[in-house]
Amino acid sequence: MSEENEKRESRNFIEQAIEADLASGRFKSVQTRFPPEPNGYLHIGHAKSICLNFGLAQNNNGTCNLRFDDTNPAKEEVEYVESIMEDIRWLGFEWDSLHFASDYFDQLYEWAEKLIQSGDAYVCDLSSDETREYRGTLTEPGKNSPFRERSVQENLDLFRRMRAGDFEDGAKSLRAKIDMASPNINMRDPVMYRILRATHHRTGDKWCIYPTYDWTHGQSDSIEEISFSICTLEFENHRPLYDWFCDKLGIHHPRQIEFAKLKLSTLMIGKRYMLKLVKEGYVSGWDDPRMPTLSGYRRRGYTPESIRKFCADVGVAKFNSTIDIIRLESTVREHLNRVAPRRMAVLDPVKLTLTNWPEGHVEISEAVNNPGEPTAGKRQIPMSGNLLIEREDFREEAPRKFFRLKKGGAVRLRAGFIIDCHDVVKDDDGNVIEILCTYDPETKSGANTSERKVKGTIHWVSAEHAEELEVRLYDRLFTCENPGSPEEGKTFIDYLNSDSLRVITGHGEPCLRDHEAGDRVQFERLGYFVVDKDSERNGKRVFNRVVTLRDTWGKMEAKGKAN
RNA sequence: UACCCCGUGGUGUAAUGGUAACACAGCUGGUUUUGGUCCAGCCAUUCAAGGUUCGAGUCCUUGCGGGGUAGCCA
Repeated sequence: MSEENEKRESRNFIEQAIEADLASGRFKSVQTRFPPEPNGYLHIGHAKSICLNFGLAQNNNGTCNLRFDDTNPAKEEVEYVESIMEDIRWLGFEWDSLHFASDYFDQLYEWAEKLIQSGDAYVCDLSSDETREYRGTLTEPGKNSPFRERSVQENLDLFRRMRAGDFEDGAKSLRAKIDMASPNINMRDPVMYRILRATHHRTGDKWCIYPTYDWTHGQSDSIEEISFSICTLEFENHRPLYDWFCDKLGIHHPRQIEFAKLKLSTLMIGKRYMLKLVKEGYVSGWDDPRMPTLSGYRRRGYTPESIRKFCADVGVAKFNSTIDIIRLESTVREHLNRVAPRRMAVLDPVKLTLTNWPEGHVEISEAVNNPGEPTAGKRQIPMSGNLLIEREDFREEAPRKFFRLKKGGAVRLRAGFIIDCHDVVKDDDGNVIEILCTYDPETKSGANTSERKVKGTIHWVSAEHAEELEVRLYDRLFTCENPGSPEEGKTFIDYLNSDSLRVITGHGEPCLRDHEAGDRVQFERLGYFVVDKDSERNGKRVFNRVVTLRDTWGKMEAKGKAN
């Protein structure tokens, strides 16, 4: 009983509408669909729609179809169909049935003739420019097409000839006869069919007329017996037309409900923008780890769980909001913190020598894979007297709150010993090239033979055991919050972050060798990383940085609070 | 200057006429062999004005602000 109550708490407006329609008997069950046009790769915005549609079906014991809205052959390709299916599955969803709007072309054609018969549609000879002029403006009514009063017989004949290929592209169109004075422009005799000689990725050259979105979408929903047709806000003004077609045809009438699409700070999601980035080589492809595509996030190392969690967290509403990208990043961190095994890797190395280490001795340390997750087990790490540590973990002169290694100071080596720094070696330019320390044998990690405590712990790697890694440090693609609203005279390209990818050679603990493409780990104190599919191409394991760890120290320093 | 939609902390979402909740961010402090994690605390009277009501973030009116719509794109 308490569980049921918990499930009740807080539903979004769509869930409320569904509940009401189920209760009133308007619909008996919940059937939804995810209807992408196969003209590009899926992005994070689609993830919201996918989670919504599939989620609604799951939570109500309903079904959710995948339907490709492939009514414009000029823009669509099979490559996209395949990637879309792959991405949906990766996100963790499986459709109940797969459809293509193009499967309904025959039915749609039949229904079009029906509307012609009933006097609700006519063939119009106006060009697209003329059609626009006749349509009127936002504030002025349109005027009737001179072809509006053609007889049913003539319309039927003309429409059949349109289909047969008797006319040039764009020479004629089929229009619904509604109201040229309607305050809703979508109702001013919208086009249902255009003549377009283009090879369709599924129907080939069978058709030279193609139905428009408005004449296709609702009817496709109807054929599939969709109950709730969820779409984004810009289709709000199309709903009266959606309803009009269903009513005129007298067919199953789904309910269209609109929600605000996802907008994230610092991101450009929008096919034409992403296409430009890909086509002009600003990124390596649709799956570049900096891209907001699902394939990009997959390669970046984001988990499907965290993307789903994120979509659930941001909620569904009709308000056009912008979500701070930090929320997506922190959702990924939260998940990876729980599941990613810890490893040590040094990305910007400096030599550290233990001057009292027994010559040639190798000590095996045990380290836990995840301190928050005891079941994650342990691993072994070889240690020697020749180490590599992070350059930024050492300073000759350091502010008071610098808890790392300084000359004359001590620090703990993670899963190793406490060391004391007594000297440094510099090159001719005064750069530190080697740090000389002694280790305290009584302080081995876990051995507890000493009461000694130090403030700081740093990561390290044994120089002679280290695995060389190619590490790709990814950062935001754009430097501003909203690259979609550039200043005067600029475009979003001007906001590209020149430092969004840095490739370096890192040195990792030996077991990093055993990880396979797709494996995610935490490099302690640095961030989460995923093994890229490029690994082994040049003999090195390639690690992509998924996201950094929270960096409180970095913030303190930036704010001048280190002293 | 048409029609439609929307206005709750820094950012989002919730509160279904009964006295603003949750998350993220931020700030304090504590724990910690990751400056991670974790824990504790702090951080809004709901765009404005009227109205209905015992009672309004929720309902009504007006105003203001934001978004969408004039493809033979979806």
